[in-house]
Amino acid sequence: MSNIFNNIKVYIIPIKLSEYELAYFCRLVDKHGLLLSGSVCQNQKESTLILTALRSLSRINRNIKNHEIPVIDIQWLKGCDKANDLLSFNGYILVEPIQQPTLQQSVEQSAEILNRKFSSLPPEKLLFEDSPNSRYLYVKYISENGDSDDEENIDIDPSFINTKYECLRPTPYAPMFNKRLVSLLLILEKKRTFDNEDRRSLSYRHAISAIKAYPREIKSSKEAAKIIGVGKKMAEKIRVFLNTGTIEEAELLRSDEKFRTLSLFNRVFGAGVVTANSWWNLGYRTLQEVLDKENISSVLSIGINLLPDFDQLMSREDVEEIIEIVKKELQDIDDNSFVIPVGGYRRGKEKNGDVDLLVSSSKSVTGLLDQLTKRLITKGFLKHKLWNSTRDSQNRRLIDNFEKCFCSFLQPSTRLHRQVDIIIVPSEELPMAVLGWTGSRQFERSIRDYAKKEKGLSVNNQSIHKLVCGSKQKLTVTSERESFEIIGIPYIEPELRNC
DNA sequence: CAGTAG
DNA sequence: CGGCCTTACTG
DNA sequence: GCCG
Repeated sequence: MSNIFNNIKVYIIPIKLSEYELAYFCRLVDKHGLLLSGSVCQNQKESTLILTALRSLSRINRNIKNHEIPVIDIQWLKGCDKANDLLSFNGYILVEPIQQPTLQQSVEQSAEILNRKFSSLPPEKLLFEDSPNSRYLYVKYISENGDSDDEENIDIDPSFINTKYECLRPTPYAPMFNKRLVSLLLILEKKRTFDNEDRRSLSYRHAISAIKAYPREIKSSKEAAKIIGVGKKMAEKIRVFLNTGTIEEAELLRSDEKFRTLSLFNRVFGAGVVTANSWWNLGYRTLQEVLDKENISSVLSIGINLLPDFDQLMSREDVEEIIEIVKKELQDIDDNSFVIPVGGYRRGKEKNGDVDLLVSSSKSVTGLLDQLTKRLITKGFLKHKLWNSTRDSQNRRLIDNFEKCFCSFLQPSTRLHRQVDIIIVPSEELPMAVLGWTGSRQFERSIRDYAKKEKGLSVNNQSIHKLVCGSKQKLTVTSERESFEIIGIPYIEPELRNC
């Protein structure tokens, strides 16, 4: 059997075809390895192509349910059979697909990202760009007066909450000020991570979080140095930045093939900095090369193959579509259960790389993850389990019903795989799970740091413990807001936890 | 244990 | 100079 | 790399 139609799914409109003709075309489809979908309506949605013998546009349109795929004259199929090759649609297209920026685009981009090579690509864009008319702010105006006050002793903004604990102050996702500086420091932070200098990287993280929350443009390095988290080295970089408009090391990294390749490798689920570095050291420069030449584990292989989809960020509507599906399927299992979206979505992010869902119930949640995932698999939503916890498999943690599953989820409207993290939480642990899974990562780290150092409390995703003479005493928490009170920090809206 | 995940 | 979040799984 |  030839396979010239690999990965194409056709839907044949049965109208105006005799039973004999229909069967004939179905045989052709079968012969060439085309994936045939059966009945009308539902299966058009899963197809990538509609074939018809109809000629009248109005009749065709009445029979199209999926307008995002092309409608092709069924004679094309005969032509392909004769040529024993996949023919172009030229001359056969009856209805052009409506270009929803999903199907066609994602197919092309999928090939692109796996073959992306950075040796000759324009420099990396910055995460936070300035509005063009504020750009002049960054280079000091020296010409007017000779006494360029590089080191002008400006007081720190009095409204800024100057602390080493990020959780004590609100931090927006996108900084209001110092956007370019923040973007450049983020590059340096990442570089330190790739060099396995995670302590230095953490220092950058503290400084970046502080500057993101700083309520005005920084005008001198002395001003910056007063921010807790900005030390000698960081202040010097900021001084250079204020004088030149950039930081050389970061600019070089923006066009550095190794740095950018590591950044790409690191985005694969399951590939951290060590794996990314080892791929580079083995001489790989594209993910396709890794797939072709490296004998990798199945998790990494899935991770690479899913990257083209995971790379397409989700709008809030995309996330909501998935939430509704999970809600609906969950209702049929246990009508006392509910879903709480957390992660970046709860923090108000417009573009999300994954969906984090807490699933809980007023009843027992034992076995809920198993039932839910099985159901989602059966319905064709859940495609791969990337990672999942194995509760009490060794009879180890019977008290803790905390189960989670990181999986790829097929979003119907876009037909893209989305990373969905499902976490089952017993209701008594819900408040701390909401706090812990909302993030950001740095917000959580600082909250735990603060609780331990300043209050003698141990905080995790399940509960708060008071440390009394070496022993631990569990505290009752009834809501997320109450957890802030117990820890003794002001309540911060989820949208302002973007440290 | 190192590596990765949140 | 010590500490830098926390916990679990995989191989 | 920075804080205490």
